[in-house]
This record gives sequence, structure tokens and C-alpha cells, in this order.
Amino acid sequence: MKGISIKDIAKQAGVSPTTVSFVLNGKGKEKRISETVIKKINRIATKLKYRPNQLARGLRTGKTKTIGLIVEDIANPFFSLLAKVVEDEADKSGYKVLYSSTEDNLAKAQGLLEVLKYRQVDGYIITPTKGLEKDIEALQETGKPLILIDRYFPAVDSNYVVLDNFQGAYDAASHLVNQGYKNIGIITTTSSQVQMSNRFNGFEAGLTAAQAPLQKQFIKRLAFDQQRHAFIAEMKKFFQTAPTLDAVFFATNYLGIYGIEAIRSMGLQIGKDIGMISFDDHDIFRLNTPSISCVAQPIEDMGSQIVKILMDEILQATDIRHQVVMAPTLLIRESTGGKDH
Amino acid sequence: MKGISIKDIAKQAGVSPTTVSFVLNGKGKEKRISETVIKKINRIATKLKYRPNQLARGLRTGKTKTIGLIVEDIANPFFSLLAKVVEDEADKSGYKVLYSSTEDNLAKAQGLLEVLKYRQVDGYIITPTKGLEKDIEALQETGKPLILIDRYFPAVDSNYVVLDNFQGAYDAASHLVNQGYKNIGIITTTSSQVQMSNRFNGFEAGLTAAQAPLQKQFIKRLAFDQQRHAFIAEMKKFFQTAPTLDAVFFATNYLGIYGIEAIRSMGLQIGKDIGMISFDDHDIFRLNTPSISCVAQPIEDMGSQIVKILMDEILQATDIRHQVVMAPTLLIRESTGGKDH
DNA sequence: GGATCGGGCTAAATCGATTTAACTGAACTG
DNA sequence: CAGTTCAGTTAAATCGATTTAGCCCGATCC
Repeated sequence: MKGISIKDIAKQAGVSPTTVSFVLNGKGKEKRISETVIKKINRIATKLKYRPNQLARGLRTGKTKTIGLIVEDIANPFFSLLAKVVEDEADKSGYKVLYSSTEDNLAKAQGLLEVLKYRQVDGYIITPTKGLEKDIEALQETGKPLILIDRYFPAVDSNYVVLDNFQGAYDAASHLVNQGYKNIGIITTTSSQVQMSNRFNGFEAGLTAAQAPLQKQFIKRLAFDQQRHAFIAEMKKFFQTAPTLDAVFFATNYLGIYGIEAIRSMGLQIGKDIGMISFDDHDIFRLNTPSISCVAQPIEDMGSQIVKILMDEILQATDIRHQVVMAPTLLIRESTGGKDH
Repeated sequence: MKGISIKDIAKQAGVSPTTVSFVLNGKGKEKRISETVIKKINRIATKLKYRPNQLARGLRTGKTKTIGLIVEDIANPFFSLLAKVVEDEADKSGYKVLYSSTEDNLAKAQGLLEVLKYRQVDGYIITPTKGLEKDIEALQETGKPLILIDRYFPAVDSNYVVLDNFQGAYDAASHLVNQGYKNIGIITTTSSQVQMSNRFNGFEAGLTAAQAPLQKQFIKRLAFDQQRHAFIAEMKKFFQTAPTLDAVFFATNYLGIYGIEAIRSMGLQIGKDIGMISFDDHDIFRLNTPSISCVAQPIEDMGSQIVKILMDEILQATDIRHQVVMAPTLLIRESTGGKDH
């Protein structure tokens, strides 16, 4: 009932455990084990369905064939799809994934890093929270590969894979202007994290480049730790204080979702009365009536890049930093049809 | 850079590693270690921030403080929310979670079980695929606790936590009848798994009880391994061949989502021209215009039950089977407003 | 005063692999 | 023919914890 160990194979083959270990790790040739013995051991191993005990191996080698995935919220479709891709890709290399959500809470993130550290994961994929700089730097000191996703710290020299948030927001702004909207606003979060400030800056730059500079009264920043109703109420208040507003850019998918509700509850028609475009795609945006334009992230592609980089680093540590900025895709749908439609 | 081991503590405290182990495992009293030494060891352990090496411990004890979570698709909101709850709850007991998706593929599921087995997880949470009976039984033989979710095998005596699918579908049927719909149909999958057949049977029973027996021409079964467009095309064909149909029950959330698209593309008005209700809630159902009625599962509650049962079994194996059937909630929204609205 | 008991602690085995250092015997060298 | 080389293999240490089986010593018993 226990499990087949290297000793069992050794016994059956009439050789020592050492020899078995060499052979099963493909070091037979190198260690000058005879062809006969190599074949014999391999045959017995497959016959007994030998599976090395990962704990024993890990204890000795320090490698667990496990990676840690820290996301902001696994129930958010962006992260859950990413988690799926990551798991799939990692599996191909024989790695398993331990996941956790930070809820964007610093203390929780720090706790997770510590747990993963003493669980001795071989690499980390981390969606950092604000204030995690020091911990990330400390983690890098340990020599385990690490890669930040979705956002990064400009002041920390680390691997990362992120979207070109500036470009995505810039494209969204240009698109709104092209569609004939005049008074264009933005609803974003109060977060100062790099992905959010890039979206804001990209949006502002896009409007400016199109000769339609962003006006102060068309900017709304919302704290992210609110209840759904609070979001919607605040948005309605904003729309009322800026009645000339005719298009809005929502800086995250959940803001966009609340935005649909807010606009609808005011009796306005999306697209016609007020244009809207959101960052991040979502099933809802595709299926809503009218469908909602958005800046989509290449999640599958990101996931495989992330794992590829991590695997490369696990196999062979380098001093090269992998800093990947991926291109967003503007998905044009009905919500930005223009006022004249 | 290595990490603090029990030996380091022993050295500092001037005692043997054995004593340290006893104390840190709370067996100080039992093993008659003096108060003085116990305090000293504890003090040193916290000072050095000692964290036991899980691999070493696991190797010796056979426990890894890790559980395996096998879902059908982690990117499906039902499972990703469940995954979140499971991780949260497991974390409270110091357990970490390894996850994987089966894609409802038997071979993949079998592979996952094997990997998790030789990774020596302490317990399994499994969404079984069709044909996995033997593997589940074999796994039970190993003595590790296991709990099936979302569906189970009537022929296998195992733990499970599932929804009362029969009741949920029964309620949906009754509701449609109450709302005045006359020609009520069902769109379900070709799957013969218990959760699906219960939904079908519950729906049929609900209609029969309301004196509106289900008619053959109002039943449509779709293979689940199709592309989105194929689903929608098949649904449209079905609606065309059954023009008198005035309400439909969709047996899963993704069928419901495709259903919205299909109905919409035929130019019909949901609720008025044709009523609809779906199994499982989804953001889309809440936000759609009109909003879609559904049979919702108590996901948070399920998740904590699942982990609770598993933890109990890990701590103390019993022969009692935990078989939990949870009550669904009928969420009445606009899509079943009735024809006269 | 020798045997018994129990409190306080530890040596050593163990889990299952990896890895270093070395051993054996045959062949070759000079 | 002693010394070196090399192919083929293995004993033993190691990773860091847990756990069994005792050891030692002073107090108590008869």
C-alpha cells in the first residue's frame, strides 16, 4: 500500500539503490552503468510503475516542482482564465501550481509569500499589492525565480509581464474621439499602482493628441473597497454633476460593469446618449445589449509567456531581466457607435 | 540563507533536536519536558522565526498539508468562486491547494489523480468526469479522504457535496407554469451524469405536477463539446421547429448564455415572447436586459462545507459517509415575467 | 542498601531520494 | 610484474523533521 521506492527496484534488479537512482535520472551513461543494467532497471521501473517520491527528492535537492501563483482574486475572470493557462502550461513541464488571492491586501500578500517560501516553491508568479516592494526584493535575494504580472514596481528591477496599459487607454481615447464624442470622461480607481496610472496617462495623452484635452470635471476616481451599490451611487452622482458628458472610459472591467448598471438606471442609452468603453474584456461586455467596446488583454498569450519565462529561469538562473509589455487589442462594439447612430 | 532548522534551535538552547521537536509539536508536557526548557525553546523558536520544513516533515509523517482540487474548468465562474472559497477555508487550517481542470476529459482526470497521489496530497476535492468510478474507488482504498463535488456516482459509496438539482429544476418548472407560460421546453446536454439527469427529471416532474406535462418536441439535447456558434445555430433550429414554445429552461449557465444570444438573434423578446430561466447564476444573468431568472447554488456555503468535511476526515478518518445535498435558491428576475407583461 | 519508579531528556532509526567518495577487478603500461 | 587506468558499481552521508526505545539519576520502598 505504501508505494514503490527505489529500494524495491534495486532489490528486484539485484543492484544498489545508487545505481537505480543514476539510471532513472538519465545519468546511466555518464556514470558508466552498463547497457544491460540500464535496460533492466528501466524495465523493472515501468513494470512497477515507479513514481519518485517528490517529498524525498525535494528534501534532498531543494526543488519541489511546484510554483506559487498569487493573484488579486481568483474569482475575477481575468485571473481565473490566467490561472487556467498557467496551470496548463506548467503541467506540460511537470509542475503543479499552488494558488492564492491577495484581495489586494498587503498583509495577506506578505503572508502568502512567506508560506510559499517555506513550502519551497521553485518559482513565483505574483500580482503585487501596493507596498510589496521590499518583500519582492527580499524574495529575489533568495535566488528563486519570480515574475510579476498585471503590474510591476518601476523602482524594483524584476521580471514582469504586463499589458501596455498606456497604449490600451490611448487607443480607447482615440477611438472615442473618432466616433464623434466631444465631452469624454474617465472613471478610474484611486489606486496609485503603475497599471492604473498608466491607463490614466495613456487616456489623457490620447485625448490630448486628438485635440480634445481631458477636462477636470470629467474625471472621477473611486476607492476600490466599496460595495456594489456605493459604486453605482457614486457614478450616478458623477454623471449628474457632469451632464454634458457624452462618453466615458472605465479603467477596469468591474468599473465597466457597474457603469452599465449606473447608466442604465439613469435611463440613458449606452452608445447613443453616452458612449462607453472599458478596460478588460468580459462575457458581459460581449453579450450586453448594446455590446460594450473594450481594451482586451491577450490572456492566453500572457499566461504562456509567463510560464515560459519562469521555467527558463528555474532551469537556468540568469541575470537577464525579462520585462515583457504586451500589446492590447481594441474591441470595437456597439457601445461606442457614436451619437448620430 | 538556508533556513532555520530544528538543529539550530537545539544548539542555541543546549538541548537535543528531539527535545525541540517534542516541544514545538506541543508534546512538551506529555513527554515530561520541564517548564523551563519548554519556555526557552519556544522563545528561541520565535526569535529565529523557525518554520518547519514541510518536505522533511511530510517525508516522515506522510502528511503534506496540501489538498488537491480538481474542477471541470477553473475559468468557469462557478468553479473559480468555489476555488476561492476552498482556498480561503483551507488556508485557515494551514493547508494549501493544488488545482487542476479536467475539461471533463476522463484521461486528463485520471492523470491528475495520479499526479496528486504521488504528490501525496492529504485529501481530494474532485469534480468527477464520466467513467471515473473505478479510479475513485481505487483512490478510496488508499485511505486518503476524498469528496466529490457538483456531481457524484450513485453506484459509488463516497463523500459528496452537491446541489439538489432535482429540486432546483422542479422549482424552475413550477415557476414557469405559475407565470402563465403554456408550452414549456428544456435545453440540456447529452450528458448522462447524475447532476444533469436530476435536472431533467426534476423539471419534468415539476411540469407534470403542475398539470403541464413535458412534450417531446420541446426537449433539446446538445453535445457539450461544440463551438459557441454551433450551440447557437442548433438552438435557433430548435426554436424554429417548435414555434409554439413560449418558455425554456436551460440546464446549465453556459447553455443559458448561448440561449440569450440565440433568442436575441431571432428577434424575439425574452420574457415577453419567450420566457427563460437558467440553472446556475452568472453576472450576465443579473445584468442582462432583461435580467435572467435562475436557479442559484449556494457556492460559498458549499465551499466551506466541503473543506470542513475534508478537514474533519483528514484529522480523523471515519467510516461515516458525508453526503450533503444543498438547497438551491430560485432567483426570480425579468426573464420570467410572463407573456402578459 | 538493593530494587523500583518516574521525571527529564536524548541517541539513533526512519522517511526516500540524491550525491560524493571510493572500491573492485581487469586491462594496459613501461 | 608493480603501477596506473578505467569501466562498473556501491557504501554512506545528507536533506530536516518525527518517533521509538532507552539512558541516567535521584527519590522512594521494604
